[in-house]
Amino acid sequence: MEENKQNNSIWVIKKNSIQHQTLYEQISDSLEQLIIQNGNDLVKLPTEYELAKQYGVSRTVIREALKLLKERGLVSMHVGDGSYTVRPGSAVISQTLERVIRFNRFSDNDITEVRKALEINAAGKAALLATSKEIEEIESVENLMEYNKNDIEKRVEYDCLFHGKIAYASGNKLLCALVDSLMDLIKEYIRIRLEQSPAGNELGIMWHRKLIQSIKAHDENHACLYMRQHIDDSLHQLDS
Amino acid sequence: MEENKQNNSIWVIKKNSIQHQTLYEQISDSLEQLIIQNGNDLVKLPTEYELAKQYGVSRTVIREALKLLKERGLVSMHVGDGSYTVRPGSAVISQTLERVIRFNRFSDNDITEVRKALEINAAGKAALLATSKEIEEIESVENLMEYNKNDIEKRVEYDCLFHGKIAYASGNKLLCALVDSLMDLIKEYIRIRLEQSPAGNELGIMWHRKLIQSIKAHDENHACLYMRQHIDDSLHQLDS
DNA sequence: GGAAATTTGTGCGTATGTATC
DNA sequence: AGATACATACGCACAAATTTC
Repeated sequence: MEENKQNNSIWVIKKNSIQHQTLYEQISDSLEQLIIQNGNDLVKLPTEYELAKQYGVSRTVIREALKLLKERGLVSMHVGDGSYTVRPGSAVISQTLERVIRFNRFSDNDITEVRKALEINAAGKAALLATSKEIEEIESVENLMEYNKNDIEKRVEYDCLFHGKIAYASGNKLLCALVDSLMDLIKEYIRIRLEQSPAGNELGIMWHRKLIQSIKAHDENHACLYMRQHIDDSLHQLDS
Repeated sequence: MEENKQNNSIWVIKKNSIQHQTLYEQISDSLEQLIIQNGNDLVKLPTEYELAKQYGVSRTVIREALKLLKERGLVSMHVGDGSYTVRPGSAVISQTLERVIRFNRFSDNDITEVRKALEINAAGKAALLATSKEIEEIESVENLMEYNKNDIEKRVEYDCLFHGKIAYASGNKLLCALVDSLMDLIKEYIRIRLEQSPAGNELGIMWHRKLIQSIKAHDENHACLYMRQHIDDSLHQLDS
């Protein structure tokens, strides 16, 4: 029954050597193409048994292929229910970044530098492009942050959301995804900073307000400047 | 023989609901911890059979766990040989970014904007921090690019390498990883741009030379300025 | 250079959890 | 609420490929 297995195998030229691509790799790539082409979110996939029949392979192969796609953030699997397509968001980026950063021991300083480069850009673009609705949202998040300024958990959550909303208002979706990822990564770091120097609480609020003012005034230069100083502050607080 | 399967299952509280964590997820997390703690690269893992025996589960579960780690860029598997630990580099970041970008249809414009923010920062830092050895490398890559300026494949390759070397000279490893990833993503885009407007070839070389001069002179402001104009150029060439 | 040992790849059956009627 | 159907989770056996002697 397995003498046609050779037919399922393909050989690809890769880096000056012939290399075998396994079945589950072929099928996960094939499924990824279909999922991307479909584009829609939360589409129920055929059952593993069904897919196995369609591709002419065992369910094991299908399972391993689906596992890869799950890890790539493209599908979710549920026992007794089935598998569904998922739109990969910034979560998979931040998970990947976190792993690479952990493994290669990148410093908080490096992360903050990158964050600064991206967020200064985001603030400037937000000042130019933010709609009144987006500005409203930024303000309301800021109000929530100030209201919860003594509850460190909530304070940090709204702080990150504030920066995320500004990135969103920049209109650049990649910028937004990256900022979200980095904020996710340095949440812990922000929490520690606030616990160590409570004065940073009021200072952060001041910069946030100035930022909102310059975005409202569509003042790109000041938005960039305040964002730079705001993030520089957090770096210096750690040093001291 | 399987009545102790319940013992292997654990239940974790997650997002206000009890959720089952599957065996392969537990084991992949466990193995990831071990790999990260070990830290060293290219360590040979025990065989799947061995791991199965150690964890008291079937080889299928071990395989699925290893598949996850492989997809995370932490291990590589070889038939007839074994599995080895791998240090996740910028490749996994660019793959992840590519997927998210494709699926969410981010524009070339957005990507270039982010690239600009990061690379301007990198150029400025490189001007401040580049060692003479790093400057030498940047120059030699630039010479290779100019020498191969009529071979589009090589020209693009060395172009990307040039930008990568500058990011490396910035001393910020995260910045370097992200720039590498983005260069990987827009290689195709650079190639198309060069084919459409050959004049961009000489223009690019000019900016590269100015960049090298300002880095040599440790002139942060001009390095930033030239990088900004260099990348702006490539955007405008597409528009026209 | 070939045969044996080793290791990963694939196929299939059973157990378990979930949704539905 | 309970029983049944169904889909995924897990375990075992064999095939294929690579290394080693």
